[in-house]
Amino acid sequence: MPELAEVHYFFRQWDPGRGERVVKVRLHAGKRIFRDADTEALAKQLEGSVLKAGETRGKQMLFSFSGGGLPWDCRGWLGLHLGMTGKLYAEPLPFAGDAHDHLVLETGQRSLVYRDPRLFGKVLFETGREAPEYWRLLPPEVLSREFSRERMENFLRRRAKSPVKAVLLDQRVFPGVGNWMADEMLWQAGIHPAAPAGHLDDETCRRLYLAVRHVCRVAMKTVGVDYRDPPESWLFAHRWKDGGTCPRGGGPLVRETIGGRTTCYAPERQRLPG
DNA sequence: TCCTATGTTGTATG
DNA sequence: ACATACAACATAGG
Repeated sequence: MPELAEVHYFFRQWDPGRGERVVKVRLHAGKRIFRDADTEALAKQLEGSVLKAGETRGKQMLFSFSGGGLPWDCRGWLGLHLGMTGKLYAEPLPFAGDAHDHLVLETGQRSLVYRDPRLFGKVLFETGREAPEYWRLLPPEVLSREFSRERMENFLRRRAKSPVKAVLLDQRVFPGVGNWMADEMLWQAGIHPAAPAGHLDDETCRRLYLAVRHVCRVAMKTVGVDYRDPPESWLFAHRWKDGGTCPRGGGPLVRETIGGRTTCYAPERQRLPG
């Protein structure tokens, strides 16, 4: 489910826990989401600690804690990825927990919950003075200054033969972009999702770049704030139902598998080059 | 019963 | 080493 803006929305759900002390950590050790985490250390070190801060990068989240079972000069760094079905909640006490609530941080005032039925998400835990190295090495955000047209075009050239849809899903260059956002970007830019990434002309690249930034910006201001849908004029509102029509031009929308993912587009507005 | 699902990753192949 | 394609992961809902 969660892409850039959804991730940010769920991230914010833990805001009420900022500054609160974690009195109890409950987790389902052995579940797939903990495959790269030391759950014993996580539970032992976070108990008694205070949730200090957090941030998101693309689809990734990082929360920091201090005190409790942590070394005096270190912070605990809890990295979360929501996978396909992950969500974060803050629940009032008392909170029993759902079968899929695999990580719950109980503060005196509420439960901070990570829920993930399909277990495609991931939990990481490290201690250190600084944020973990993997975090510092994450690529620049699409909405940052470093995300230049040049950066985007270099990458399109490297993946010249791949369908442009598949390239937009690559988190190393388009962090946060997921299936619906990629379709939205291509539809707004008028590019066929199966077009080889290396064969877009200059003007087309320019439109794509603008659409990539525009979709991220508007999604963050709607979905990212209160989970409100993006504008009705977007493909988003029409893409899920069978027999949908293009909100620009009224032609039919089609769905097919491109780049291994279900892809929705308007053939009338999105022509294959050549 | 069968199909689908807003994601990532390991593996096989060129 | 690099690019590309696809199965696999685990569960729920239509």
